[in-house]
Amino acid sequence: MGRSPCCEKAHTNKGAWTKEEDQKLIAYIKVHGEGCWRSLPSAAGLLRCGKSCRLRWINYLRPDLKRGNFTEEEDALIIKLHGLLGNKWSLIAGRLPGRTDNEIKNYWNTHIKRKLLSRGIDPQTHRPTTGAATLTAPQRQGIFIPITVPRDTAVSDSADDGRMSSDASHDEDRNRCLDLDLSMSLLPHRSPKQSPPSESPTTSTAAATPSTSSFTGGIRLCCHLGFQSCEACSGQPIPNPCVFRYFRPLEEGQGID
DNA sequence: AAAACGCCCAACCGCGAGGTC
DNA sequence: GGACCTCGCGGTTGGGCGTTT
Repeated sequence: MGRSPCCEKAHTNKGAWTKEEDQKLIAYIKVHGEGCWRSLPSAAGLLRCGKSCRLRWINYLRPDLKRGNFTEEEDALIIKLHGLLGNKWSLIAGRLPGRTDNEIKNYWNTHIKRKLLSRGIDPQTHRPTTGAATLTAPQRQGIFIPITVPRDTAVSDSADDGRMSSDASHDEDRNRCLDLDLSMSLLPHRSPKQSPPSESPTTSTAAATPSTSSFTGGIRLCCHLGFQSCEACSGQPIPNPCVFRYFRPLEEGQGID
């Protein structure tokens, strides 16, 4: 059928945004909120396509953006999350409040990739570039990589797209450190029919969906991010609410021997 | 001082998913 | 069920800027 262009290219500006354009976009979104990107440019008096406006807002103008250099903790978190999720920059960004997928993607390509390569680690597979193709028994059965990051820069415990709430009730926890342990293990696979409809195939809060249903066979890979405890992969209900699980069913031919 | 080079990052492009008619 | 539309994502590009020669 042929894809329709996202906008009338002949009548739109391209390239760098001017301050005036930024101000128009900010002013419009302040009044009307985000969304309806298709109609936003004309409504806001901008000669841009909606896509361009959305990108500009998300990557540059949003008030909750952090800006500035990445911290060592963010570095480590990005590497761990990339190991789990691959190039799913939006998912990774969802776990880094104030950072955008574009920013993380750029940072990965310009800094972290090089850093990993210099350490002899393949940035795609997260394995040593020389040899070491086979996993040890502990690696096969569960990889446990604890790292510690300040709570403020760590994963969210709510479903608000990964952004931390600044609830005053959490103030006493402000200085508490998060033990961001990532672990992987193999679990019996529950058939899709039995999955709760709300459970995302990528990430979900385990506390919201305790594993009480039966398993019917097969294997699935479970990864979790959480505070201290490591029971997420035991197949038992998880009492700790600050735990994230990433389920990825093994593809055909990926079974264990 | 200026040309060449390399890096960084904002922005663009194409595609897929999901929704609506 | 399929055509069309909108949105969001990941890959890529190119211009600006700092560093090196």
